Amino acid sequence: MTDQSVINRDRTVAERKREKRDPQQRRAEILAAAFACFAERGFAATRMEDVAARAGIAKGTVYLHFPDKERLFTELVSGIASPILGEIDSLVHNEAIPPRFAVSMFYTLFRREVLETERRHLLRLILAEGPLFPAVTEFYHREIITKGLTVLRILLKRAAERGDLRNPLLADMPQIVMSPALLAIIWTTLFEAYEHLDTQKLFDTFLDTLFVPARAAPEGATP
Amino acid sequence: MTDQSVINRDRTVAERKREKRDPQQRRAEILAAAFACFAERGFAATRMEDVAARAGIAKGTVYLHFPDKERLFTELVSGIASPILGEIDSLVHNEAIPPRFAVSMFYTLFRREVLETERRHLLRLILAEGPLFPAVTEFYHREIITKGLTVLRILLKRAAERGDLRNPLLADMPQIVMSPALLAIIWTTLFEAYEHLDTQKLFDTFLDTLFVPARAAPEGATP
DNA sequence: TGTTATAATGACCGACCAGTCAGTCATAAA
DNA sequence: TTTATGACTGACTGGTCGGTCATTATAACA
Repeated sequence: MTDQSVINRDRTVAERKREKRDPQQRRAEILAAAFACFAERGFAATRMEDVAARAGIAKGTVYLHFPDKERLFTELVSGIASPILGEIDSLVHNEAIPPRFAVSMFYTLFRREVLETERRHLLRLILAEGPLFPAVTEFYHREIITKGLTVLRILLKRAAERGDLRNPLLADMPQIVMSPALLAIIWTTLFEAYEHLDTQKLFDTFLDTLFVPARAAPEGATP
Repeated sequence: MTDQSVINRDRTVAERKREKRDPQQRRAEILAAAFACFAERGFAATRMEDVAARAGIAKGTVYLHFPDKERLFTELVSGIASPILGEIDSLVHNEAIPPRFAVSMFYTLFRREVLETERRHLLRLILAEGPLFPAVTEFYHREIITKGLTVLRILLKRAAERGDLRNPLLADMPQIVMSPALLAIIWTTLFEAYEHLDTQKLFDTFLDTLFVPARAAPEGATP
């Protein structure tokens, strides 16, 4: 017993890997783990140890990459939404795309990229925890909502000028186009267990409500 | 100053009252305080001591009326919504009321009784904390959502038969009528600080989108 | 192989808080 | 006036969890 390290030497099977990683990769792993935890239980109920365990590392390691729990959360929610944006406003720049089709694509994109993925939990998270994190809310309003509304406003104006809208005043209320998407998020994350919502049908019905019925020749509105 | 109330009268400023109350009244006071706290900070961030302080009593007293924090919360959110329901389905039983007017009243009621009161925070609370309290979510789906949708379905069917709907298929998707209300809740509790939303205009525009334009004589749909 | 730099660990600390309970006192009954 | 009641109080407990840091393992390099 001359060597003092003996105390630590005879570790059991449960030994941890203590693997070193590329910092970027480690960071991404932590974010992925945090995403799963926060989406599952919310901000308050998620423990840093849960996140660490899920990432397969020790709690202290998390703090090598993020200063505190709040920053972990805010960086997570700020980082996820951005990729979607790009696709959205490519819809508006191509003027050849009929407005109705563009809005329809908007819904399709939303279904495929948000509703039908784990991202939907994240969106609900922002709604849920928003008031406790004004910075996050402000970010989302500025980066997502404002940009989305701008795109929709342009599309709706174009549609109104072509006589495609059943109610031309819609161009002044782009929020209305967003509302079924919001409903779909809430419903699928809250009530789906009790009553199924057919989101495809929801969006289709809504589109038929916003736009005048399709026509063989979209040019001549009045015969 | 001859009566015994003197003992209670000239207490020093910092002194607590230790006032006895009718249990029902005390209970109501606690619920009111809890409402304010939960609405302001959410479930997790609210301390039982905050609730007690707001009600002007000691923490222990809260536990004389509610077994634990969770029950305080669930009894609170379950108890508040019920009163509104009555008014809603009185709208559907009077067949003389034109459907459009009934839906319009639905929105007006929603604005006056929810959006423009503190109740709006409660509704957001349910959206936010829902997943952590399945019992509450289930209750709301059963008591509020289902009943609301049933009423709307009847109204929309009636409207479709009269030819009032721009898209008759709406009768099969009453959720669509609810969606702007949901948007209004989220917006006013989350984004209002950054960008004002004119909810009156929102609902008016939406009504004009759902229903065919008003006519001098609502009877004859076809001239 | 020995040395150094640093990523990783997890025991530990202290703040926080839900829930408890022994004691207090306003009130009402005797 | 005395006694009994129970609503009310708030210090306390037990447990939880965010965040720290001395120690240890690993990689890179000499």
